[in-house]
Formats: sequence, C-alpha cells, structure tokens
Amino acid sequence: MDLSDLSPPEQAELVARRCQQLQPSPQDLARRVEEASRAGRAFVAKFGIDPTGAEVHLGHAVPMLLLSRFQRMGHRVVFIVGDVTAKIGDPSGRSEERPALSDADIARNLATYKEQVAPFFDFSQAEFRHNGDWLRSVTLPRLIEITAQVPLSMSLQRDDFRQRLSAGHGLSVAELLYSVAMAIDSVEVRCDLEVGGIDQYLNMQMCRKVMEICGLPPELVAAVPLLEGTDGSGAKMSKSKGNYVALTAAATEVFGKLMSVPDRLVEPYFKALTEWGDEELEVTRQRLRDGSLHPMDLKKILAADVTAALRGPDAAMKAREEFAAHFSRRQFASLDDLPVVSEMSTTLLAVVKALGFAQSNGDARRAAQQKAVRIVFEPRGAHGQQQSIVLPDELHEPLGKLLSAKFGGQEAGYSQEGGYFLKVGRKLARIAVPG
RNA sequence: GGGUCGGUGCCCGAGCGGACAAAGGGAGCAGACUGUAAAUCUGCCGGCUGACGCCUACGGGGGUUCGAAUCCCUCCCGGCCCA
Repeated sequence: MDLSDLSPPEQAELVARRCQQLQPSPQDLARRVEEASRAGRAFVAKFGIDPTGAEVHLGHAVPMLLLSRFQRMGHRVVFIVGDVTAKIGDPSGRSEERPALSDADIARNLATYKEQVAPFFDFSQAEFRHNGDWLRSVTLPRLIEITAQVPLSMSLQRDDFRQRLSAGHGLSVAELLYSVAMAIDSVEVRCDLEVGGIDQYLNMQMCRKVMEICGLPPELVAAVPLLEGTDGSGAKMSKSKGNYVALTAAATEVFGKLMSVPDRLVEPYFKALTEWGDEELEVTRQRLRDGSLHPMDLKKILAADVTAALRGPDAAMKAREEFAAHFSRRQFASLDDLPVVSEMSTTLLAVVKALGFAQSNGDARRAAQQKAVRIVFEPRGAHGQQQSIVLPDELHEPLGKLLSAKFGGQEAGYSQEGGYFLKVGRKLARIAVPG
C-alpha cells in the first residue's frame, strides 16, 4: 500500500497508532518530516537487529512492518545488521551475561537474515547495512571522546542492570558499551527516527544522547509493543519459549499457529502484523459484539492475512483449506505427515505403543476406557466419516481383525474404498490397508 | 564446628505405626462442550495384569515391629540460627 501521499501530520498519526511510545511526540515527527523535505534531504528511519539466532520470527517482524511503512511513505529506510553488536549481546532485560557468539555463528546467522525478512520488507528500495562496516574502524580516542560525555548514571539507573548488580550477577563493561555502539550506528546513518521494540527503549535513549554529543539532532524513537507469544502465557514471543512463528515456517504451520492464538490476542496481532487500520478494527469489534462475526472467522482472516504476507496468497489459501479439512470438516484424507501403520497382525495395544500414542499398556488401556481410542473410516470422495470406539478389551485384537469386524464384516472387508485412521485422543495415524 | 528444621509421586505439599500407590493443589492426559481459543463439568494420572492380584515407590543403608512414609541408628543433601 502506497502511503506517499500522506501529509506529515497524517504520517505521524499513522505511526503513532502503532507505537507504544513515540518520543518525543507525534508532533515532533511531523515537524521533522517537514523539515527534511524543506531542506531537500531524505528522512532516515533505522531499524537494527543482531544476528544472534538463526531464526527470525513474527515478533521481529513488528518493527520491520513499521519500518516498511516509512518506506512506503517515501522515506529512506536503513536496515542495520549488528554483526559487531552481536558480539556483545544486547543486555536488555537479561539477568545474566550471555555467552559470546563466535564470528562463525554470526556469519551463519547473518547469511539467512536478509532472506528471512524479505517478505515483510522491500530491500530493493532500502539500505541493508552491517554495523561492522563503521564500528570496526572506531578508534579508542574517538570512543573515549564520546563516552567521556555519557553519564554512567544513565546506565546504572536501568532496572535490569541494577538488579544484576545487586544479585551479584556479572555485568561487563562491554555490555555498558552495547548501547553506545548502537548509538554510533545512529550517528553514522544520520538517523532521524529509530524503530524498535519497547524493550529497546533504553538503548534508544542512549542513541539520542550520543547523537547530541556528536552534534546531531537526536533521533526520534518509535517503540512498538512486544508481540505476545502464541501460547497466550503473556510472555513475549521468543525462541526460548517456543511460542513463536518463524518467518520461514511452512504455510500450514503459520496458519495453524495463528489459529491457536487466544482470542484476546487477535486484535493486537492485527495491529502489529497487518495493515488493518483503526476503522476496520472498530467495525470488527462492533461486529464481534453484535454477534455478526464469529471470533474464529476473524482469526481465520488474521491467519490468512499473515500467511499470505509470508508465503503468498496461494499458499495461504491452501493452508486455509488444509486447516478446514483437518479441524473443521474433520476430513483426514488430505493430511500429509501422518504416521502410518500397516501391521495388520499386531495387536492394537502394541500399535498404539509403537506409535508413541501411549506410554505404557496401562496408559493405552486408560485411553480406551475414556473412549479416546477410535478407528475412523472415510469413504473415498464422500464427506463425513464413520468412527468406531475401541473398547479396552479390543486392544488385544490384531488391527486387521478389528478393521474387518468393525467396518467390513466379511474377510477382506477392510479393503473397501476409502481411508482408515487410528485416533488416540488428538493424535492421529493413517492405517495402510493391504491392497 | 554447635543448634535446629527439613528431604514424600512431574512440581508444590499433607501425612508422622496398620484403613497409604499415599489427602489437597498445580501441570499433564482423556471425555462432554467446541473454534487445535477461553471457560466449565466429569474422569484418569507408578509399572505389570482382559478381571483376582502382583511388583516398585515416600533421600541412601541398616534396625525395631506381625506390620513403617510414619519409631530407632547411621550416612548423604538442603534451609535457617549461633560461632
């Protein structure tokens, strides 16, 4: 969506709506945009990311989306990969020092980054830079010159640092320099505005300070809210919690994970990850209230929207269909990646254990007692399916015998047209019947 | 070093000679409901056994007793207090 025809105040408002903090104020943003255009220079928006992990996820995409809006407003955007800052490791919110990354790690992570973020971001019109390009040549005298004017209290006031010190955990000088290094990036690119997660807020304050020290107008800070993880635990999306959606994830996974998000996160996700504006969201809220829109349907729109952004519309449509097949129509035939069983002569008990669907015999028996063990038959072509609950006693029957008993009657009864599935709770396997 | 309190099933935590595979809660699993959401209700939740029942378990080892998670001895490990 082209946003270049928006006036500076309109731009500022659009940006402010997506931010948790827009510092100093939206008015300042509008003014600064105007000044830049009056002076005939580009307005520079910056976003930095350290290649500390191999995978980039949707949480990282939030600031990038905002950055892409700046791009579409016609500004110059600079995407900075922190190959040098990654060596320190961002101490924000950390309770301990991090293990240092090797050059090889950084190089490997770096290699994949551009590719991963490409769907969310148009590099053909953006600058993609490595901060090592200039940080490697910063001299010690220069660093001293800058840091001499940075009050230590600025760092020591930070809660995360204070807690580490009082808890007796390590805090290195390098970590204190992290934000300074990042600030030098801002100086280098003559940053007008920096986009980042709210967790970067304090680091970005340092950027402002150092820019001032260097005789530049301090950058504006646009801090976006952190995206909550898909698990609804309240924690932010992160690799370590496993509640994330990788930007490289398969379409079905992206779709599925978004569908599993708690309802209350749907609106924040729309705000963070899509181009939906306040008007659309307001209408949606209204329709949810009066019941004309089902929350699940809204979530499907979200999932499709995001999947399409990452994997393209075709893949998104396919993912939507697969989701519907699996969970809504409960049609199993189209599912890939199911474990397959073909041992017709082993007992169902053994099969269930071998699949890992039960830990022990008792576990399997319990599941059967709770009507969790079922054999499902789907006639070819037709919709709908027949389910037969396997009783505890029947666990000792061979699988083949059960199939014919339940679905065929006659000897080769189970080889009729269609597919058989074994379901234990939510776990599912395909039964490959002999031709 | 002295004193003291404690170590129980995935986690928290009761039990303090038999009725203990061990209360209760959490997590987990399943069923109902359903939208791979949330909430709710119900059941399960050491292993083996189609059922009787058996085995393994309350920090380790030893003992007392018909019988111990519960009592005694000893060792190991943690908390707190004193030096």
